[in-house]
Amino acid sequence: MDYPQKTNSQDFSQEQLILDAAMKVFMRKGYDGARMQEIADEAGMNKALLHYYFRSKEQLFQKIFKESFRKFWPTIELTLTIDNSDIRKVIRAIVDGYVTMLETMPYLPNFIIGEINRNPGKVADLIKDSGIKPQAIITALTQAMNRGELVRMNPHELIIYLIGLCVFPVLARPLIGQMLYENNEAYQQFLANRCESVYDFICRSVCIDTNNPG
Amino acid sequence: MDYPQKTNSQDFSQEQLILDAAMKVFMRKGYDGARMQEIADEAGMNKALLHYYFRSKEQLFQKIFKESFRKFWPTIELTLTIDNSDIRKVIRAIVDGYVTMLETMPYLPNFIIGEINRNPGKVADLIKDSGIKPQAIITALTQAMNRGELVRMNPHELIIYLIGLCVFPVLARPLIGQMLYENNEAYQQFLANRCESVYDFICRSVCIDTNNPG
DNA sequence: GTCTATACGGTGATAGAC
DNA sequence: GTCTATCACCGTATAGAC
Repeated sequence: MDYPQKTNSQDFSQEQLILDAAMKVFMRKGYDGARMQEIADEAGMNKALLHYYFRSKEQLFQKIFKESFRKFWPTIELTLTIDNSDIRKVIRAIVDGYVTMLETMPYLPNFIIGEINRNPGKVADLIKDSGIKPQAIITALTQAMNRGELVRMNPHELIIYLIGLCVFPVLARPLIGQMLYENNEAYQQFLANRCESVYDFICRSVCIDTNNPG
Repeated sequence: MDYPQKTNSQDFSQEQLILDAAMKVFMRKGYDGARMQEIADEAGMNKALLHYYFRSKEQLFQKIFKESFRKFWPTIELTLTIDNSDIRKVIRAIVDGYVTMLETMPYLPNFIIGEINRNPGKVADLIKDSGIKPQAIITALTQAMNRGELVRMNPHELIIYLIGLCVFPVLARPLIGQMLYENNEAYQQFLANRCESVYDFICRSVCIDTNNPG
Protein backbone atom coordinates (compact mmCIF):
# COMPACT_ATOMS: atom_id res chain seq x y z
CA MET A 1 0.00 0.00 0.00
CA ASP A 2 1.42 3.37 -1.05
CA TYR A 3 0.28 5.84 1.56
CA PRO A 4 1.77 9.35 1.54
CA GLN A 5 5.05 9.92 3.40
CA LYS A 6 3.19 10.44 6.62
CA THR A 7 3.37 7.16 8.55
CA ASN A 8 2.28 8.77 11.79
CA SER A 9 -0.90 10.78 11.81
CA GLN A 10 0.53 12.91 14.64
CA ASP A 11 3.44 14.19 12.53
CA PHE A 12 1.68 17.10 10.97
CA SER A 13 -0.03 17.96 14.20
CA GLN A 14 3.26 18.17 16.09
CA GLU A 15 4.87 20.24 13.36
CA GLN A 16 1.88 22.54 13.33
CA LEU A 17 1.92 22.89 17.12
CA ILE A 18 5.51 24.04 16.90
CA LEU A 19 4.75 26.49 14.11
CA ASP A 20 1.83 27.96 16.04
CA ALA A 21 3.90 28.30 19.19
CA ALA A 22 6.83 29.79 17.29
CA MET A 23 4.54 32.32 15.63
CA LYS A 24 3.30 33.50 19.02
CA VAL A 25 6.74 33.79 20.59
CA PHE A 26 8.59 35.28 17.62
CA MET A 27 5.83 37.84 17.06
CA ARG A 28 6.04 39.14 20.61
CA LYS A 29 9.77 38.87 21.23
CA GLY A 30 11.37 39.10 17.80
CA TYR A 31 14.18 36.82 16.68
CA ASP A 32 16.75 38.01 19.19
CA GLY A 33 14.39 38.01 22.14
CA ALA A 34 12.76 34.64 21.44
CA ARG A 35 14.01 31.51 23.21
CA MET A 36 13.72 27.99 21.86
CA GLN A 37 12.81 26.87 25.38
CA GLU A 38 9.89 29.29 25.46
CA ILE A 39 8.61 28.04 22.12
CA ALA A 40 8.88 24.45 23.38
CA ASP A 41 6.95 25.35 26.53
CA GLU A 42 4.29 27.13 24.50
CA ALA A 43 3.96 24.07 22.27
CA GLY A 44 3.92 21.77 25.29
CA MET A 45 6.84 19.63 24.22
CA ASN A 46 10.55 19.10 24.53
CA LYS A 47 13.10 21.58 23.26
CA ALA A 48 15.00 18.92 21.33
CA LEU A 49 11.95 18.27 19.21
CA LEU A 50 12.12 21.73 17.72
CA HIS A 51 15.54 20.91 16.35
CA TYR A 52 14.36 17.51 15.21
CA TYR A 53 11.66 19.09 13.08
CA PHE A 54 13.28 22.34 11.98
CA ARG A 55 17.02 21.83 12.44
CA SER A 56 17.81 25.34 13.77
CA LYS A 57 16.26 28.45 15.25
CA GLU A 58 17.13 30.33 12.09
CA GLN A 59 15.26 27.91 9.83
CA LEU A 60 12.22 27.84 12.09
CA PHE A 61 12.25 31.61 12.10
CA GLN A 62 12.44 31.84 8.33
CA LYS A 63 9.33 29.69 7.97
CA ILE A 64 7.43 31.88 10.43
CA PHE A 65 8.62 35.10 8.88
CA LYS A 66 7.71 34.21 5.32
CA GLU A 67 4.27 33.11 6.44
CA SER A 68 3.80 36.34 8.41
CA PHE A 69 4.90 38.45 5.51
CA ARG A 70 2.41 36.72 3.25
CA LYS A 71 -0.33 37.65 5.69
CA PHE A 72 0.76 41.24 6.03
CA TRP A 73 0.70 42.44 2.47
CA PRO A 74 -1.72 40.51 0.29
CA THR A 75 -4.71 41.83 2.14
CA ILE A 76 -4.47 44.82 -0.07
CA GLU A 77 -4.21 42.82 -3.29
CA LEU A 78 -6.90 40.28 -2.57
CA THR A 79 -9.49 42.95 -1.92
CA LEU A 80 -8.99 44.10 -5.48
CA THR A 81 -10.91 41.16 -6.80
CA ILE A 82 -13.99 43.13 -5.82
CA ASP A 83 -15.81 45.64 -7.97
CA ASN A 84 -13.30 48.18 -9.27
CA SER A 85 -15.67 50.74 -10.69
CA ASP A 86 -16.12 52.77 -7.50
CA ILE A 87 -12.82 53.71 -5.93
CA ARG A 88 -14.50 54.42 -2.60
CA LYS A 89 -15.54 50.81 -2.37
CA VAL A 90 -11.98 49.73 -3.10
CA ILE A 91 -10.58 51.99 -0.41
CA ARG A 92 -13.23 50.84 2.00
CA ALA A 93 -12.42 47.20 1.30
CA ILE A 94 -8.71 47.76 1.83
CA VAL A 95 -9.22 49.57 5.12
CA ASP A 96 -11.70 46.97 6.35
CA GLY A 97 -9.36 44.18 5.31
CA TYR A 98 -6.44 45.63 7.20
CA VAL A 99 -8.36 46.55 10.31
CA THR A 100 -10.01 43.14 10.50
CA MET A 101 -6.72 41.33 9.96
CA LEU A 102 -5.04 43.44 12.64
CA GLU A 103 -7.74 42.65 15.16
CA THR A 104 -6.76 39.00 15.11
CA MET A 105 -3.01 39.65 14.66
CA PRO A 106 -2.14 42.90 16.43
CA TYR A 107 1.54 41.98 16.77
CA LEU A 108 2.06 41.37 13.08
CA PRO A 109 3.09 44.88 11.96
CA ASN A 110 5.61 45.35 14.75
CA PHE A 111 7.09 41.95 13.98
CA ILE A 112 7.38 42.49 10.24
CA ILE A 113 8.74 46.00 10.50
CA GLY A 114 11.14 45.18 13.31
CA GLU A 115 12.62 42.20 11.54
CA ILE A 116 12.80 43.96 8.21
CA ASN A 117 14.76 46.78 9.79
CA ARG A 118 16.96 44.24 11.56
CA ASN A 119 17.85 42.69 8.25
CA PRO A 120 17.05 45.02 5.35
CA GLY A 121 19.34 43.15 2.97
CA LYS A 122 17.05 40.14 2.91
CA VAL A 123 13.93 42.08 1.94
CA ALA A 124 14.54 41.78 -1.77
CA ASP A 125 14.73 37.98 -1.67
CA LEU A 126 11.73 37.83 0.62
CA ILE A 127 9.58 39.81 -1.78
CA LYS A 128 10.85 37.79 -4.73
CA ASP A 129 9.97 34.54 -2.95
CA SER A 130 6.51 35.73 -2.01
CA GLY A 131 5.67 36.63 -5.58
CA ILE A 132 3.71 39.62 -4.35
CA LYS A 133 3.40 42.60 -6.69
CA PRO A 134 1.54 45.82 -5.97
CA GLN A 135 0.63 46.35 -9.59
CA ALA A 136 -3.11 45.71 -9.30
CA ILE A 137 -3.69 48.37 -6.70
CA ILE A 138 -1.52 50.91 -8.51
CA THR A 139 -3.47 50.34 -11.69
CA ALA A 140 -6.80 50.71 -9.89
CA LEU A 141 -5.73 54.00 -8.30
CA THR A 142 -4.33 55.39 -11.55
CA GLN A 143 -7.50 54.56 -13.43
CA ALA A 144 -9.60 56.25 -10.75
CA MET A 145 -7.44 59.36 -11.10
CA ASN A 146 -7.98 59.30 -14.86
CA ARG A 147 -11.73 58.96 -14.33
CA GLY A 148 -11.61 62.02 -12.08
CA GLU A 149 -12.63 60.13 -8.95
CA LEU A 150 -9.34 60.67 -7.17
CA VAL A 151 -7.11 63.66 -6.61
CA ARG A 152 -4.03 63.41 -8.79
CA MET A 153 -1.05 62.27 -6.81
CA ASN A 154 1.68 59.64 -6.89
CA PRO A 155 -0.19 56.35 -6.40
CA HIS A 156 2.76 54.88 -4.52
CA GLU A 157 2.48 57.61 -1.94
CA LEU A 158 -1.24 57.06 -1.58
CA ILE A 159 -0.65 53.35 -0.91
CA ILE A 160 1.91 54.19 1.76
CA TYR A 161 -0.45 56.62 3.48
CA LEU A 162 -3.31 54.18 3.25
CA ILE A 163 -1.39 51.36 4.89
CA GLY A 164 0.22 53.70 7.38
CA LEU A 165 -3.12 55.04 8.58
CA CYS A 166 -4.40 51.50 9.12
CA VAL A 167 -1.27 50.09 10.68
CA PHE A 168 0.21 52.87 12.79
CA PRO A 169 -2.52 52.95 15.45
CA VAL A 170 -1.80 49.28 16.16
CA LEU A 171 1.97 49.64 15.90
CA ALA A 172 2.12 52.41 18.46
CA ARG A 173 -0.67 50.99 20.55
CA PRO A 174 1.03 50.98 23.96
CA LEU A 175 2.38 54.47 23.39
CA ILE A 176 -0.88 55.94 22.16
CA GLY A 177 -3.02 54.16 24.71
CA GLN A 178 -0.98 55.50 27.56
CA MET A 179 -0.14 58.93 26.21
CA LEU A 180 -3.45 59.98 24.72
CA TYR A 181 -6.01 57.80 26.40
CA GLU A 182 -4.72 57.14 29.92
CA ASN A 183 -7.31 54.44 30.40
CA ASN A 184 -7.82 51.67 27.90
CA GLU A 185 -11.56 52.02 27.42
CA ALA A 186 -11.57 55.09 25.21
CA TYR A 187 -8.76 53.63 23.14
CA GLN A 188 -10.70 50.42 22.61
CA GLN A 189 -13.51 52.60 21.37
CA PHE A 190 -11.21 54.29 18.89
CA LEU A 191 -9.81 51.00 17.64
CA ALA A 192 -13.31 49.63 17.23
CA ASN A 193 -14.44 52.63 15.18
CA ARG A 194 -11.34 53.15 13.14
CA CYS A 195 -12.61 51.48 9.98
CA GLU A 196 -14.98 54.42 9.64
CA SER A 197 -12.53 56.96 10.97
CA VAL A 198 -9.65 56.05 8.69
CA TYR A 199 -11.90 55.64 5.67
CA ASP A 200 -13.46 59.07 6.24
CA PHE A 201 -10.07 60.67 6.74
CA ILE A 202 -8.71 59.26 3.48
CA CYS A 203 -11.80 59.95 1.40
CA ARG A 204 -12.01 63.57 2.50
CA SER A 205 -8.43 63.94 1.32
CA VAL A 206 -8.43 62.17 -2.03
CA CYS A 207 -11.93 61.24 -3.20
CA ILE A 208 -13.77 63.55 -5.56
CA ASP A 209 -17.54 63.48 -5.64
CA THR A 210 -18.28 62.87 -9.31
CA ASN A 211 -21.98 63.70 -8.90
CA ASN A 212 -21.36 67.26 -7.81
CA PRO A 213 -18.25 68.33 -9.71
CA GLY A 214 -16.71 71.70 -8.88
CA MET B 1 41.73 75.14 45.02
CA ASP B 2 38.22 73.71 44.69
CA TYR B 3 37.86 72.49 41.14
CA PRO B 4 34.78 70.49 40.21
CA GLN B 5 34.85 66.72 40.67
CA LYS B 6 36.33 66.27 37.25
CA THR B 7 40.06 65.80 37.73
CA ASN B 8 40.47 64.52 34.20
CA SER B 9 39.15 66.62 31.36
CA GLN B 10 38.61 63.42 29.34
CA ASP B 11 36.01 62.00 31.78
CA PHE B 12 32.95 63.55 30.26
CA SER B 13 34.22 62.92 26.80
CA GLN B 14 34.58 59.18 27.47
CA GLU B 15 31.11 58.91 28.95
CA GLN B 16 29.69 60.77 26.00
CA LEU B 17 31.54 58.57 23.54
CA ILE B 18 29.92 55.54 25.13
CA LEU B 19 26.47 57.11 25.04
CA ASP B 20 26.85 58.03 21.39
CA ALA B 21 28.05 54.56 20.50
CA ALA B 22 25.31 52.91 22.55
CA MET B 23 22.69 55.07 20.84
CA LYS B 24 23.87 53.90 17.43
CA VAL B 25 23.99 50.22 18.30
CA PHE B 26 20.79 50.03 20.37
CA MET B 27 18.86 51.94 17.73
CA ARG B 28 19.80 49.51 14.98
CA LYS B 29 19.79 46.25 16.92
CA GLY B 30 17.38 46.78 19.81
CA TYR B 31 18.14 45.71 23.35
CA ASP B 32 18.21 41.98 22.67
CA GLY B 33 20.27 42.26 19.52
CA ALA B 34 22.82 44.74 20.82
CA ARG B 35 26.17 43.49 22.16
CA MET B 36 28.27 45.29 24.72
CA GLN B 37 31.33 44.35 22.67
CA GLU B 38 29.89 46.08 19.62
CA ILE B 39 29.20 49.23 21.59
CA ALA B 40 32.74 49.17 22.91
CA ASP B 41 34.13 48.77 19.39
CA GLU B 42 31.93 51.60 18.11
CA ALA B 43 33.19 53.82 20.94
CA GLY B 44 36.77 52.73 20.29
CA MET B 45 37.44 51.51 23.81
CA ASN B 46 37.49 48.50 26.07
CA LYS B 47 34.36 46.56 26.98
CA ALA B 48 35.14 46.74 30.70
CA LEU B 49 34.92 50.51 30.55
CA LEU B 50 31.22 50.35 29.69
CA HIS B 51 30.61 48.55 32.97
CA TYR B 52 32.88 50.93 34.82
CA TYR B 53 30.79 53.90 33.69
CA PHE B 54 27.29 52.43 33.52
CA ARG B 55 27.39 49.30 35.68
CA SER B 56 25.19 47.11 33.44
CA LYS B 57 23.77 46.79 29.95
CA GLU B 58 20.30 47.40 31.37
CA GLN B 59 21.24 50.71 32.98
CA LEU B 60 23.06 51.91 29.88
CA PHE B 61 20.04 50.99 27.83
CA GLN B 62 17.63 52.86 30.11
CA LYS B 63 19.66 56.05 29.70
CA ILE B 64 19.59 55.71 25.93
CA PHE B 65 15.94 54.85 25.78
CA LYS B 66 14.75 57.75 27.91
CA GLU B 67 16.82 60.13 25.86
CA SER B 68 15.44 58.68 22.62
CA PHE B 69 11.89 58.92 23.85
CA ARG B 70 12.38 62.54 24.75
CA LYS B 71 13.49 63.19 21.18
CA PHE B 72 10.63 61.28 19.60
CA TRP B 73 7.64 63.01 21.09
CA PRO B 74 8.35 66.61 22.07
CA THR B 75 8.87 67.66 18.49
CA ILE B 76 5.15 68.01 18.30
CA GLU B 77 4.82 70.01 21.50
CA LEU B 78 7.74 72.35 20.89
CA THR B 79 6.41 73.45 17.55
CA LEU B 80 3.35 74.77 19.35
CA THR B 81 5.29 77.72 20.65
CA ILE B 82 4.77 79.16 17.20
CA ASP B 83 1.83 81.24 16.06
CA ASN B 84 -1.38 79.37 16.91
CA SER B 85 -3.86 81.48 14.98
CA ASP B 86 -3.57 79.62 11.68
CA ILE B 87 -3.97 75.88 12.11
CA ARG B 88 -2.36 75.23 8.75
CA LYS B 89 0.85 76.77 10.00
CA VAL B 90 0.70 74.57 13.08
CA ILE B 91 0.22 71.44 11.01
CA ARG B 92 2.95 72.51 8.66
CA ALA B 93 5.33 73.08 11.57
CA ILE B 94 4.58 69.67 13.08
CA VAL B 95 5.10 67.86 9.80
CA ASP B 96 8.29 69.77 9.08
CA GLY B 97 9.54 69.11 12.59
CA TYR B 98 9.00 65.38 12.33
CA VAL B 99 10.36 65.00 8.84
CA THR B 100 13.47 67.00 9.64
CA MET B 101 14.05 65.09 12.86
CA LEU B 102 13.64 61.77 11.05
CA GLU B 103 16.16 62.73 8.41
CA THR B 104 18.89 62.81 11.02
CA MET B 105 17.50 59.91 13.10
CA PRO B 106 15.76 57.49 10.74
CA TYR B 107 16.08 54.56 13.15
CA LEU B 108 14.36 56.34 16.03
CA PRO B 109 10.74 55.31 15.38
CA ASN B 110 11.55 51.64 14.88
CA PHE B 111 13.60 51.67 18.05
CA ILE B 112 10.97 53.37 20.19
CA ILE B 113 8.08 51.33 18.90
CA GLY B 114 9.95 48.05 19.02
CA GLU B 115 11.10 48.53 22.59
CA ILE B 116 7.73 49.80 23.74
CA ASN B 117 6.07 46.70 22.35
CA ARG B 118 8.76 44.57 23.95
CA ASN B 119 7.96 46.02 27.32
CA PRO B 120 4.55 47.74 27.32
CA GLY B 121 4.31 47.64 31.10
CA LYS B 122 7.07 50.21 31.48
CA VAL B 123 5.47 52.80 29.20
CA ALA B 124 3.46 54.44 31.96
CA ASP B 125 6.54 55.10 34.09
CA LEU B 126 8.46 56.26 31.08
CA ILE B 127 5.85 58.85 30.21
CA LYS B 128 5.56 59.95 33.82
CA ASP B 129 9.33 60.41 34.02
CA SER B 130 9.48 62.38 30.80
CA GLY B 131 6.85 64.82 32.00
CA ILE B 132 5.48 65.01 28.46
CA LYS B 133 1.81 65.87 28.06
CA PRO B 134 -0.02 66.22 24.77
CA GLN B 135 -2.39 68.84 26.13
CA ALA B 136 -1.09 71.82 24.17
CA ILE B 137 -1.64 70.24 20.78
CA ILE B 138 -5.06 68.91 21.72
CA THR B 139 -6.14 72.37 22.82
CA ALA B 140 -4.84 73.94 19.63
CA LEU B 141 -6.73 71.46 17.46
CA THR B 142 -9.95 71.80 19.44
CA GLN B 143 -9.84 75.57 19.22
CA ALA B 144 -9.31 75.39 15.47
CA MET B 145 -12.36 73.14 15.19
CA ASN B 146 -14.39 75.65 17.19
CA ARG B 147 -13.20 78.43 14.90
CA GLY B 148 -14.36 76.38 11.92
CA GLU B 149 -10.88 75.93 10.49
CA LEU B 150 -10.83 72.19 11.00
CA VAL B 151 -13.25 69.38 10.30
CA ARG B 152 -14.84 68.19 13.55
CA MET B 153 -13.26 64.95 14.68
CA ASN B 154 -11.67 63.43 17.75
CA PRO B 155 -8.45 65.43 18.20
CA HIS B 156 -6.67 62.36 19.57
CA GLU B 157 -7.32 60.53 16.35
CA LEU B 158 -6.07 63.44 14.30
CA ILE B 159 -2.81 63.46 16.27
CA ILE B 160 -2.36 59.73 15.67
CA TYR B 161 -2.93 60.11 11.94
CA LEU B 162 -0.64 63.09 11.78
CA ILE B 163 2.24 61.30 13.45
CA GLY B 164 1.53 58.10 11.57
CA LEU B 165 1.71 59.79 8.21
CA CYS B 166 5.06 61.35 9.09
CA VAL B 167 6.57 58.31 10.74
CA PHE B 168 5.31 55.32 8.78
CA PRO B 169 7.23 55.99 5.56
CA VAL B 170 10.45 55.88 7.57
CA LEU B 171 9.39 52.91 9.71
CA ALA B 172 8.61 50.75 6.72
CA ARG B 173 11.41 52.16 4.63
CA PRO B 174 13.10 48.91 3.57
CA LEU B 175 9.76 47.35 2.75
CA ILE B 176 8.43 50.30 0.81
CA GLY B 177 11.67 51.02 -0.96
CA GLN B 178 11.89 47.49 -2.28
CA MET B 179 8.22 46.76 -2.86
CA LEU B 180 7.08 50.01 -4.45
CA TYR B 181 10.22 51.63 -5.71
CA GLU B 182 12.54 48.79 -6.74
CA ASN B 183 15.42 51.21 -7.03
CA ASN B 184 16.33 53.65 -4.32
CA GLU B 185 16.35 56.81 -6.38
CA ALA B 186 12.62 57.34 -6.72
CA TYR B 187 12.14 56.57 -3.05
CA GLN B 188 14.74 59.15 -2.08
CA GLN B 189 12.75 61.59 -4.15
CA PHE B 190 9.57 60.74 -2.26
CA LEU B 191 11.27 61.06 1.12
CA ALA B 192 12.71 64.41 0.11
CA ASN B 193 9.33 65.76 -0.95
CA ARG B 194 7.21 64.29 1.78
CA CYS B 195 6.94 67.44 3.86
CA GLU B 196 4.78 68.85 1.09
CA SER B 197 3.11 65.58 0.28
CA VAL B 198 2.04 64.74 3.83
CA TYR B 199 1.01 68.30 4.56
CA ASP B 200 -1.16 68.43 1.44
CA PHE B 201 -2.72 65.08 2.21
CA ILE B 202 -3.68 66.11 5.73
CA CYS B 203 -4.92 69.58 4.84
CA ARG B 204 -7.15 68.30 2.05
CA SER B 205 -8.73 66.01 4.61
CA VAL B 206 -9.22 68.27 7.61
CA CYS B 207 -8.57 71.93 6.82
CA ILE B 208 -11.49 74.16 5.89
CA ASP B 209 -10.85 77.22 3.79
CA THR B 210 -12.36 79.98 5.93
CA ASN B 211 -12.22 82.53 3.11
CA ASN B 212 -14.60 80.59 0.88
CA PRO B 213 -17.04 78.93 3.25
CA GLY B 214 -19.56 76.44 1.86
C1' DG C 1 9.59 10.20 17.48
C1' DT C 2 10.54 11.68 22.05
C1' DC C 3 13.11 12.16 25.93
C1' DT C 4 17.63 13.33 29.12
C1' DA C 5 22.13 14.74 29.38
C1' DT C 6 25.70 17.31 27.65
C1' DA C 7 28.86 19.72 24.55
C1' DC C 8 29.99 24.18 22.79
C1' DG C 9 30.17 28.98 22.00
C1' DG C 10 29.00 33.39 23.20
C1' DT C 11 27.86 37.28 26.45
C1' DG C 12 27.45 40.12 30.59
C1' DA C 13 29.99 41.09 34.33
C1' DT C 14 34.00 41.22 37.61
C1' DA C 15 38.90 40.84 39.49
C1' DG C 16 43.11 42.62 39.59
C1' DA C 17 47.45 44.54 37.45
C1' DC C 18 49.09 48.95 35.95
C1' DG D 1 40.75 55.30 34.62
C1' DT D 2 42.08 51.77 31.55
C1' DC D 3 43.52 47.47 30.32
C1' DT D 4 43.85 41.89 30.21
C1' DA D 5 42.25 37.77 31.86
C1' DT D 6 38.72 35.19 33.53
C1' DC D 7 34.32 33.65 35.59
C1' DA D 8 29.59 32.23 35.63
C1' DC D 9 25.73 31.73 33.13
C1' DC D 10 22.68 31.04 29.43
C1' DG D 11 21.10 29.42 24.91
C1' DT D 12 21.61 26.69 20.74
C1' DA D 13 22.48 22.49 19.17
C1' DT D 14 23.68 17.55 19.28
C1' DA D 15 24.41 12.65 21.12
C1' DG D 16 22.44 8.79 22.52
C1' DA D 17 19.08 5.96 25.31
C1' DC D 18 14.42 4.36 24.84
